[in-house]
Amino acid sequence: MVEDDRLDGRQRRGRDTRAHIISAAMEQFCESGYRASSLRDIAARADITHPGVLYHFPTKEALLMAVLQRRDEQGRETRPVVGEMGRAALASMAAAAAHNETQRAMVELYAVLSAEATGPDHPAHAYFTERYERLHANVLEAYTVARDAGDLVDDVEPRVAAPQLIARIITAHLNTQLRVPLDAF
Amino acid sequence: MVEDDRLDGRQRRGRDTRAHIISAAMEQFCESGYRASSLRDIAARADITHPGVLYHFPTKEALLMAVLQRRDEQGRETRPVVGEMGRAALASMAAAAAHNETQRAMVELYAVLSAEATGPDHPAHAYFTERYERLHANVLEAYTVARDAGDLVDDVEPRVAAPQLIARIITAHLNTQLRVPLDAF
DNA sequence: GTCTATAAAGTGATAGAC
DNA sequence: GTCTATCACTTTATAGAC
Repeated sequence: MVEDDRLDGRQRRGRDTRAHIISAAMEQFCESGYRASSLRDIAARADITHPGVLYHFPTKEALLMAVLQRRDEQGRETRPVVGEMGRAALASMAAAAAHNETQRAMVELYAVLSAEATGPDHPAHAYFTERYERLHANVLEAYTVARDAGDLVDDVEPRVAAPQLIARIITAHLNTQLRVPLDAF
Repeated sequence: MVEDDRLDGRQRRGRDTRAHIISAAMEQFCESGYRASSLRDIAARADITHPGVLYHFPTKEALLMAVLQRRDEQGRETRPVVGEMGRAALASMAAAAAHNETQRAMVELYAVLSAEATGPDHPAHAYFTERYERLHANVLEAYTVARDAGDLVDDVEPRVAAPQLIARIITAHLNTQLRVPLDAF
């Protein structure tokens, strides 16, 4: 639940209701996905009414984007620095993956949302498509540089290895953290 | 799209509207998940109205179950036979995984639904939970029998290897088949 | 900045004609 | 077996009071 830091009963929180709404939305999207989460559900979690939410975020979609954006900001410090090369870039991706392990709620949210965003009409579709393409490009480049520097075992082909690395990290984390593991059978 | 086998314009299909509705629902659930798919969307795909759908399936939930059930029937022949042991059981799981590759739509549906069904109140939650538990138990037993028969490399621990195998198969397929790969970053 | 009240549209489901 | 019409409910979003 969203921790409750209002000073007393009447004057709710002097500052950042906004941050509380984002936390509440994160939890709700996590549990039910984006479409199945109503503004009323989210508002209730943040202890306000739904027009209260819409004062801070013009639309439900804007709220979703704010949630994704917060996650981007939180993850920034552990993300590989642009310009980092080969072996070093691969190493810092491993560090980022380890960091994700401590963020169960966010990983869950991403799992639910990225599956839901499979449809091209979903508000987060572009977000996830771009994100994956960028990630893939980065990993691919890191592998390529690492190979050219002689850091890779001989028969590792960057174009094959990149999606494999991404897939491995995704699985390892999702299936230890989801309440119901993703199931392809 | 659902193939269109009505004889001509007026008398729609002599038989199985039911099967067509299931196909249409499968496509729709695939694209948008369960909750975001309306009976009207599904009905339009099957070229009827939404009360027409509800004549064949009493509720939307019953329709979901019919979709999942069809998938169970289709997959039955490639599923490991009960009583198959160790190495043989592991081998037939590999065969089942290969078969899944030819069923892009179903795999996509499962990916979307199982993520959505993470919440305990989702109609398919129990379905996926039970399914995963049964799958895990089977794989675990197969590994255990294989080890006792001396078929495994020494330090392979069944209790560790089973979820790893499941995870690997899931990832490999999901991320080559989904329009937007699952993303944990 | 948050509320009550409400609008406009969509939802699953039912009743009854044909 | 499929339709039209409709019900009761929920949704996102807006208007206006405080």
